[in-house]
Amino acid sequence: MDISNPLYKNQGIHVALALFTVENGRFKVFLIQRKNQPYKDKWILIGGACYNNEDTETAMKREMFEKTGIKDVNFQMFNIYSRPDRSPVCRMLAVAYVGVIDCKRVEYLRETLKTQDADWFPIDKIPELGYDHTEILGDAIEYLKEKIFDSAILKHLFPKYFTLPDLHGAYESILNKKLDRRNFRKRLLLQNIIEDTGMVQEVAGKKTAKLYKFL
Amino acid sequence: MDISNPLYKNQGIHVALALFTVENGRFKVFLIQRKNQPYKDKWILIGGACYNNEDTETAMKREMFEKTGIKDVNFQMFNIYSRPDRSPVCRMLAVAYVGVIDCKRVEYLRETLKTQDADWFPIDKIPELGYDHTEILGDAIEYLKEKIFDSAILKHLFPKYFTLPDLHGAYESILNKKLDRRNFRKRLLLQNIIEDTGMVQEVAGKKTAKLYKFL
DNA sequence: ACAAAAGTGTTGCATATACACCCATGG
DNA sequence: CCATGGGTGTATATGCAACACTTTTGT
Repeated sequence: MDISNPLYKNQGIHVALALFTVENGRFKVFLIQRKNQPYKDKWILIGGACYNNEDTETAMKREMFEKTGIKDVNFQMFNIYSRPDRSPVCRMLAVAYVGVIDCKRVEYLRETLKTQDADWFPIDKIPELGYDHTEILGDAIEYLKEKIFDSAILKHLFPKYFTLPDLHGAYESILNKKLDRRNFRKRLLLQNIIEDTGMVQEVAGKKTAKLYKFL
Repeated sequence: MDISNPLYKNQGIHVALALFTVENGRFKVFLIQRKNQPYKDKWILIGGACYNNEDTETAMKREMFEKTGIKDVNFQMFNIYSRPDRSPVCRMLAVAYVGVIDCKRVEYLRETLKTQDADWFPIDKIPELGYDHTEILGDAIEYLKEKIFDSAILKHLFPKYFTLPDLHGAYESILNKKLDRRNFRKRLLLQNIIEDTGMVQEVAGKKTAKLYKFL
């Protein structure tokens, strides 16, 4: 392996994270706005270089922490992007992850060294993104919809204990369709994704709701 | 992106292919033996650098053609491997694919510039592999077993037309367990993976068998 | 006639879907 | 007493698993 061979020198490994939340019943994605060229002023997904002492998962966690201050996230790799011209800077492969968190926990910085702004965008109001991130975001949404019933990928969207109506609303927002309440509860309980804690939440003006937790 | 930054310079993008076949009822993988350091004399999976004008799928197809002379393969990406120390040469990410072909079509070269030998190994007689390829091969087998009923990943294991007993035997070899003939046929037909062609194969000493094709 | 290979159908079980009424609370 | 929100059960359909006998052919 001759690293100076022009056929394959100057390659870079990046990670990209499609970070989602549900806020007030709206499904949203976290974007940052670039300060410099290329794609100056364009919005893009969280991401960055994978350092030489990190595997891509570690790099993803570091990026996540740098950009949002959050460490405990469930994210899953769903694809790679390797078109030779996908970055104008150099030949760059991106390993793409999807994750879902509670947006209230993000103390995001509106301006950093490389970004001038950061915000949550409703999924139906996404601006044109830089690089190939529009494609990555689309794939991430597909993947999330596919996996939402197969794993605890929403684990960090809510506090430790949550009510079933809250969770139900989140699923409906992400899948963008109505789900039957009874079947929804049965499915998550039977597949051992959530568990009844025996506790209830009392909210003025409403019937008490049972509290559940993820397993 | 400063490509000379020591944090992330000298990165490489590789592809690895776990190429399987079933021959005489035995599930096998194609391995090549390295001629040079590192891992001199060790057996490894097919693989190599992704060039700067290729995406990883193109690189995979090129490697496949260089090493086996075959172009039409169904392969699927199943994971990436990014541990910083996985190659002693330089920081190297591998994008791993799995594929299945008819071994009779491979006109493999026993010696090339970088390899001194190449052969098919029964899955229960795999030598110790170089790099992290033992791990990659294990993951590839898992993935193949998971996906074998969901896609036409075996499409190139047989000629255009094949009998159901042949296909049945291949599934049993790969999954390493018995499958009920009746349920097997129903499943593949109902899921529109294969189709009855109306033709039959006549073999001396046997009852005629229907010929099927992949959809 | 029998041994070897290929063809075929039914039943039960588990999982997913469709669907409607009761209860608690605050106004 | 009614509107809102939360809780619950049953009946049907669909997908998967278990299971045994008949037909053809060559010896």
